[in-house]
Formats: sequence, C-alpha cells, structure tokens
Amino acid sequence: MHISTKCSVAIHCLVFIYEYGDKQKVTSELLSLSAGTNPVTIRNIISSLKKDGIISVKFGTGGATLNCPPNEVTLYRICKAIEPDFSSKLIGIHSLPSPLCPIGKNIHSVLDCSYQKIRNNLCESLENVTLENIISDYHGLLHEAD
Amino acid sequence: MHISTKCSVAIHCLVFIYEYGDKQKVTSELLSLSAGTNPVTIRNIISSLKKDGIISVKFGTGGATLNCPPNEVTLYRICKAIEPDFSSKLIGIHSLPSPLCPIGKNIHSVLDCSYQKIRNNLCESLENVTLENIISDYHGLLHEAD
DNA sequence: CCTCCTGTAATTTTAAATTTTACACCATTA
DNA sequence: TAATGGTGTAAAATTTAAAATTACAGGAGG
Repeated sequence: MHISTKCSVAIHCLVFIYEYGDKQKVTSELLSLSAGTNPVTIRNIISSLKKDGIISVKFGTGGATLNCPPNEVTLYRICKAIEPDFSSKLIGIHSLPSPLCPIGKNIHSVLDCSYQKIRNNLCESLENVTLENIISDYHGLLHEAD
Repeated sequence: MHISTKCSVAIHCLVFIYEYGDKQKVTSELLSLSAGTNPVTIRNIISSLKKDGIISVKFGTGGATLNCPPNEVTLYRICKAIEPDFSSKLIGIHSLPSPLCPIGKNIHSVLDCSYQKIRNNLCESLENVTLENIISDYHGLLHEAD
C-alpha cells in the first residue's frame, strides 16, 4: 500500500515496545508475529526508527527499547523516519503529460500549487497526534473490554 | 500509486474540458494524448465524473463539457467521484495483526481513533480547493510564461 | 450504412510492494 | 572458545495491485 502499511506497522511496534520493552526482550521475530508481517520487514522499519533516535536496539543480544518519552514521538516523526518524502508519495501526480499541450506542459506546476497546501495540512495533522495519545487510546480500549 | 494518478488525471481532464470544451470536441483520445495515458483509463475517469454530474458527455457523437461552475467543483468532490473511499485507502492499516496478541487484537481500533481525525482533516483540505482555484493558477502560469 | 465516438468487460502487461532466502557480524553463556 | 540467538542488509523471488491493451456492442450524424 502507501504510507499505510509500513507506518501502521511502525506504530504497532512502538506500542508493543512501550508495553513490553522492559519486561521481555522484544525481537523482530516477536514483533513480526504480533504484526502479522515478516521479520525482515520489521527489521527494516526498526532500523529506520533507530536511525531517527526513537528507539534503541541492543546489538548482538537483541531487543528494542523506546529511547524517548511517548509524547515526543509524533506520527509525523514516525512517517518521516520510515519514508522521508512520504507526503509527495501520498498525493502524487501522473508522470507523463504531453509537453506539446499547454495544459500538459503546466499541469505539474499547477497541481503543485494546490497540493503543497494539502500536504502541509496533512503534516500538521500528523504532528498533532503523539504515541502518547495512541497508547492512551489503547489503554482505554483494554479497560473497556473488562 | 494512491489517490495520485487517477485524481490528477481527472483534474487534468477537467481543466482541458474547461479550456477547450466549447471550442472543439474533447474526446477520450484527445485527453489521453494530453495526459499521457490511454483512452480507456480516461473513459473510466470521465465515466465517474459524469455519474457525479460534474461533466456531460454527448453520446454517440462524443465530446465532454463541464456541467457546473468550476467554483462548485472541489478536489474532495473529484476524489470522491473517482474513488468513493479514497480516504481510507490513503491512510490504511496493515491487514493481518495477530488476534492472539493484546496489541494485535486492538491495533485496528486504536489506529482508527487517530486516523479518523487525520482523514477528516485531509477531506477538509480537499474541500477548500476548487477547480476554479486550479484554473486560475493555470492562467497565472500561462501569463508568467510571456 | 459508414464513420467516429462512448461504455465496459476481459485479458495482458508492467510496475511496485512484500516475502523469502542468505549470510556476515555481534554479544552472551555454557 | 565455540554454540546460540539476534541484528543488519542485500539480492532474488513471489505476490499483488495498477495500468494498458484488446475487443466489441451500441448511439449519432453525415
């Protein structure tokens, strides 16, 4: 899919690490079982999150832990870490308009005018949701199930 | 891609129809040449726009024309016409989390809490851009090129 | 009635995303 | 110090989704 899969898997992993990271060794194998994807995909995602400093991974022995408080981890930060130009990919433009047509020649610039605003608004929305919010929603759901 | 291709092609077509619809017969062949895609794709897009009432197509003889003023055609309306549940597809969730894991079992609901806000904001952004805005950007660019 | 165009369906092709496989490298520990 | 269990990547294979092609029935107008 798009940003979707990878980003939602990343969030899945982060919630998992937050909940269990200090109780047990959270490996890519374990995360892959929970998220229903394969270990290599998880390792790639984990690797991106690590580069951004959101988590740490113990080398050799394995196991991931959160590296900063959940209220500092916004969805924007996660998306950006996973896919640096996610916003362009999310709302893209057809690639081969005819340069011989006045409209074809300009459609790219024209759309960029409007799309840029939409992308910015999207990024703002993503800035306004933190991992803390998501974890709190998760806890809410757990209690509701009682 | 995602919303991208089809939606930007649809906008391309609408601008084209607005500019040339009353001067010449705008066929799917012509639009496909301008947009750099193939006529059947265009016909499918045109068909969706027609169902929504944005344009009319003369049956038999061919040729598309705008059916309502450009300021009534928002990007939201276009996206919705082309792909009714575009916003869910745009920001989706991994499909197979493990139901045996507390997090896997709940991640879908948890993400929906936050994602719904983001989707709503996106739709609002799309509501705020009209075909009129885009056409006016286009005319701006044309004059700039002088 | 011939030509040009639309509307759709079905098939094929192409491209992108995921998974699988593979392996070097690192800590711990037995 | 060698075995175990984990990470980090790359490359190849598979799967899936998107787009193009092909095909054809049907309308309007010359």
